Amino acid sequence: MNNGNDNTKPGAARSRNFIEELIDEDLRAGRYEGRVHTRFPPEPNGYLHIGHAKSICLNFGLAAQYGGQCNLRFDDTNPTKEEEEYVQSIMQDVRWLGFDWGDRLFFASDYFEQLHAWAVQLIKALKAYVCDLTAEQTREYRGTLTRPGRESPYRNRSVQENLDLFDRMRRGEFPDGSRTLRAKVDMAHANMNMRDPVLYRILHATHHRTGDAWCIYPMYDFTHGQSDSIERITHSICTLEFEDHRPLYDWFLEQLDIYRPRQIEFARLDLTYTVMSKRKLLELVEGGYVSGWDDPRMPTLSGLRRRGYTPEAIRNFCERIGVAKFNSTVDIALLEHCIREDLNQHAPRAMAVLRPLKVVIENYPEGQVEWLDAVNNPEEPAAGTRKVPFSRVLYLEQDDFREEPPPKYYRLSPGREVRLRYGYFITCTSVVKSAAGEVVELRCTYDPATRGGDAPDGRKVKATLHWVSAEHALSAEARLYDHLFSKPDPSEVASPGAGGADQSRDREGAGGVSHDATVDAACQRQGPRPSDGGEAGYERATAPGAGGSGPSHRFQPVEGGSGSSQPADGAVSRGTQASSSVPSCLRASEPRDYKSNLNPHSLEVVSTCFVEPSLRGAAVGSRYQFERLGYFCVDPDSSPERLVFNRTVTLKDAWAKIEKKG
RNA sequence: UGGGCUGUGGUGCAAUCGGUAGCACGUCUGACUCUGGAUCAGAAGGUUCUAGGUUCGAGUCCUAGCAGCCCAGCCA
Repeated sequence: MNNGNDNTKPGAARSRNFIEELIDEDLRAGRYEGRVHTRFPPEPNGYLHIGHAKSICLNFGLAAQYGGQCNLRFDDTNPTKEEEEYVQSIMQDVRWLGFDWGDRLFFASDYFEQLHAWAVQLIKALKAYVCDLTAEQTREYRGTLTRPGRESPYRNRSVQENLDLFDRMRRGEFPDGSRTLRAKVDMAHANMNMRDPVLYRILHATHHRTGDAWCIYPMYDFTHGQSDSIERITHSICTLEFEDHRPLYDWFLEQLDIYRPRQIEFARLDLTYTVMSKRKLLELVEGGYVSGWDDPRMPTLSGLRRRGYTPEAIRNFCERIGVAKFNSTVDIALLEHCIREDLNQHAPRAMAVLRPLKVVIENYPEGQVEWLDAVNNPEEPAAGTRKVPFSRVLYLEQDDFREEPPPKYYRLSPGREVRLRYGYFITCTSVVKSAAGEVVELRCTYDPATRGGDAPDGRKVKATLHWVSAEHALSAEARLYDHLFSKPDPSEVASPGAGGADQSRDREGAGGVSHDATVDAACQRQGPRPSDGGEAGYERATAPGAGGSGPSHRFQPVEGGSGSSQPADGAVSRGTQASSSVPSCLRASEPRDYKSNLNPHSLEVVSTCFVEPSLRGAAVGSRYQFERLGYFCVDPDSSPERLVFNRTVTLKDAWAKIEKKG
């Protein structure tokens, strides 16, 4: 099910998306011997993100749905950008998402010899030639979108000469960039891809799998289609930008007279409040705006995993967003809805106080401790109960007390009675303030008759608060995340005149010959072009292993604390304010770009939290609902002595809405 | 003034391939509640890009426009 229609009607067949309709059509027509065989073809040049998850779910999902198979194939044709680390991370992420490629793990590099033979075949058929034009000349000869190109002066070399030259290219006789092997198609073709595209380039680079066996490497266009053909893929599902390449792939397959899969293009995923382009993600990592590829604010699968997202939630999300050919942007609220839905069902509850306010129950016996029963998961009775300690001194959430309660605020305030979850009814009798006049401690009384949370006399309270026993609580750190960007569309830069660098990048192309906008030129110095990459392709990270630990980024967390009441005992620690060094690519040019929309409040570190003692020893990666606060996941930065929690997502907060409206 | 693709409530998708626009998220009400969570009930919100045309009937077909996205890497 991947769209809302009929989703909730049991028994009703859900409508099929356009890809399924095309497949059904093929099946009905008896094509491909009734097989459905797909593949997920990433380039190992970076980490997978949720946009890839859409493609993975689609390809593996379709295969499963039609009783077919799905391969995992790495399109590793560019040794200068690819690394083994990425291969490993990609396999881990696909597995984590819940998919199994069985024994069908392939690499385009395994086909290099075959691809080379096919190149030779084309040369012999006078369909390919060795070209001595430089990169710049090649670009000039190619023409423009509205003007045909000119034929290369090397276009009509003899088969013999081409064979000889191509062979010497392979032997390493020529330096990088000195020659290419190009297809002989049509320099006047309206489709730029058909204007004698490059098939092979000289690259004296070590490949992560083939080592130094080759110094010429096939281009993606000369590799992808044939790889699908070799693997007998029936349906090559890819993203929209490859529609223009389909005629070329078909041309190759036809010239070579080999098996031809059917390519179907769909729109890639875009999400509000984040960026999906690998170039930008890489920039955030390298610029220190985030702690690494797995920073919990990143839309990467490793980031989402660390944040506490479950594979189930992500898969469900991918089903709900549907598949179409229209470039659209999904509201990140849907992703958040999916993870809440999953975690509400499965995450055990616990009590934790993020910003502690000390409370003394004056009529509660000194030294007494009661272990009260608490429900582990109201959505899952089988999860049972646990004991939580209650004592004279507790911590409450600072937000749960207001000396002067506004209308509709029905938590604790002087003279008011509320319930402590699974505990007692308490009434606030007085307030202790610091010299500065801030509330530092509350004095309350409890009603012994309300043990467990029920009043025998039927008395009602408006609020139930979470709490923690001061003596028994474990101290912990919480990292509270918000959207990475403060605007739904991060590329929307309100920079007048010159226009945002980001915009200029997005707009260029139609008529602009200057492909390198100043800012991008500055930003891409280390290599990457300002492109968003292919269906799986993204510029690689120069520093594999950049995935850091902890929020030690230049893009600073906002200070902790609500700014209202002062924590008792200095309870709330402030996020460390590190020096904010400006990334080089920003220094190089003034124009603002998407990075100026980074949300300064995307991370708030609260280092003196208290959690109930049952959480002692919680495993890294385990998820909990901290009652009334949200879902949290134990971060790898945790140590046996001190837990660190990432807030995956907050609970829906009706009060926050009321308060916001004023 | 090259080529390819796409336009349905705020957002993402549907509409049995001509039969009178539906689902989800979001938003707003109300009920219930030992999480202001969850759950339940309900509401608002669409000239289906525009203009013509065919038809008893058009989101679906035809014509002409308009708008958006992609393509000029020896990236994928």
